[in-house]
Amino acid sequence: MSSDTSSEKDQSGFVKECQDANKPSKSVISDEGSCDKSGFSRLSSQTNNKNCGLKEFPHLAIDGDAGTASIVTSSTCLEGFIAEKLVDGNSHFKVENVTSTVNLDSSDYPKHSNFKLHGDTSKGKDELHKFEKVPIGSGIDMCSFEDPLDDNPPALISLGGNAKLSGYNDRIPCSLLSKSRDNVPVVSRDDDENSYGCTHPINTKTKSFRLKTGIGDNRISKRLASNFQKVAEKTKDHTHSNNDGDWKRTYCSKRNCNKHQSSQMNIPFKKRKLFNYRSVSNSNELIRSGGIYYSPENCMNQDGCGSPPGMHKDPGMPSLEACQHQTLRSRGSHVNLRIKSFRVPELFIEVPETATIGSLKRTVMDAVTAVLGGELHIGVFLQGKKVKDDSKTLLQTGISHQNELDALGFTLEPNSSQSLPIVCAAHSPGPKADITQPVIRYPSSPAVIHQRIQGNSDMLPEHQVTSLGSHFENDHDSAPSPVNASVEKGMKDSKELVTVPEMDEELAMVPVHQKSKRSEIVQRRIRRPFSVDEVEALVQAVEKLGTGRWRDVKVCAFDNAKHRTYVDLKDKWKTLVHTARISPQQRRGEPVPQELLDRVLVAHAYWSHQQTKPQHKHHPETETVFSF
DNA sequence: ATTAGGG
DNA sequence: CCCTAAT
Repeated sequence: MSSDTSSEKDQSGFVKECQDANKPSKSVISDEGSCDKSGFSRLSSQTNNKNCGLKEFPHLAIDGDAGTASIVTSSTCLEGFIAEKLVDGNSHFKVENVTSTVNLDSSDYPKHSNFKLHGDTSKGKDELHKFEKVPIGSGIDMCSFEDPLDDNPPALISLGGNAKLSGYNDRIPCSLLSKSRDNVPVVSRDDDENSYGCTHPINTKTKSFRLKTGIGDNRISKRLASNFQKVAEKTKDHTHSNNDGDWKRTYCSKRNCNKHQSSQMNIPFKKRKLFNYRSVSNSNELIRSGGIYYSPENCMNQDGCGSPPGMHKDPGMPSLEACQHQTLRSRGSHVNLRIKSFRVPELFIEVPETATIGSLKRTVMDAVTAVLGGELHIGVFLQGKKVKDDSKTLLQTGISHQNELDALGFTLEPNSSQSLPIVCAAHSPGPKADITQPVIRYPSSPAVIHQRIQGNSDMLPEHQVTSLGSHFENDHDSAPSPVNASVEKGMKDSKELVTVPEMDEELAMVPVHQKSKRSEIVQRRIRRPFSVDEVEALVQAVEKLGTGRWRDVKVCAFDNAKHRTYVDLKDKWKTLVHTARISPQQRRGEPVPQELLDRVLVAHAYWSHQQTKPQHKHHPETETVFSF
């Protein structure tokens, strides 16, 4: 009923500028001063700034392609995840405690840039949630920005509790591989902070965020790969000088690195050990292997060994083995396990060299959150094999036996195609610490990156890293990964020790196509609470346009906020009306000024009335209500 | 593609 | 926010 009502609305008198949104071109509408009245002009801030810093970084490898630099993090470690798990006879795992240990170890890797994620309380609530709810959340070390040109150890990126990414990148020697043709950060998204419009030079269409699995788009936003990339048998010409030559070099060097990296693998913790990394490539899939480590110290230091209910502490127990022995002795008791950290797979980031540090931060943030986002499942490995039967008790499985315990490992398995499998690095310190934990699934979202790499001939399948679910270009709208929800959820799941139906190491490697099905599943967009400014804009637009013209409202007031669809606006209005009607005590989230809520009610009442009796001419008095 | 509403 | 039905 709104199709031809432009004239009617005109008559209302207060629909001045945006009244004919239906017909006028967008530009006309958006240019209307009234729309900017509430400060919207600033909403359309550009994401791309001119201040660029990347190009100044050493070790930057850029291909002639364009202006995008790619940063590859060979692996990401979620350090500081110190969760103690108490296992009872029923195989129920509980995360007893999660401490926040931010571990930033960059000293060893002077050549690499460091990024640190730290909390920023000033951030929007939603934003904060991304990490505050991440169980692993307290601290995350993203290790290694591997330099493709040399085998330097990776730098560490420490991700602290919440949201904001601050980077001190004196240098970003990481692997900067290629540039995209448009100088657009591949991994970019609307900035949450300014939810309004970051105008992305590319792909402004909202619908584009529905990623298609791998269809030729050269701009791959993110690339995630395991740092344990299989050393492909076929080492084809890595020296090709095609656009992806850099990539190839990177991968090649990476391969070499793997062998040496094991010892320095972003594992700040002394006792940590990484065992053989083995990866198997199954057609398109990249498979990784991670080590498992077990921290004996924790046993001691944290009274984990002795404290658990049902266990009598033995102060004299100096090692894990001791603990385990004890466990053995007290059958039917508890098994104390401590997972010290989870390693996140390699991250591939591509940003234009003209990208600002800020965008780089966001990019890294996106990559990290993307990894952490999505549902996570826990996989349990014993002796390198995955334990699938959830019903078995630890005792039955043999986890209570010391020798078995030594080979016990966990993996974080991203459920959605979007996230990468996070390798849980947990190994037992025992003398037999040579167990390899094959990383399970590889999120095969055959994203663009895939295409690109493939297109570049030489890339080995293993190196066809999957992107973070989708290239960010198309993912702007859903860019910020739903870390909080996802991770939170994942943790819940982890408590239950969800076992994925996969078996042998070999089987554990899920072929891409299989996962691709999953990748098709559209992920729920992250929640992005409306800011007061947005509400203000919405209210004003609705006052002008009415409640039945969401498309116009969108164009008028949120044309630059690509992540806000007219449906979103409609929904928001719905909630606003509801919010305005309930008592302030019942309201949640960022409080909306009462003044705005009042306007919401007035506007809503007004337009409802108009709808009821559209034939009726507007009374001059009603206009006064909206005169501002 | 939009709009309206329920979930 | 998502999903669907109806336009």
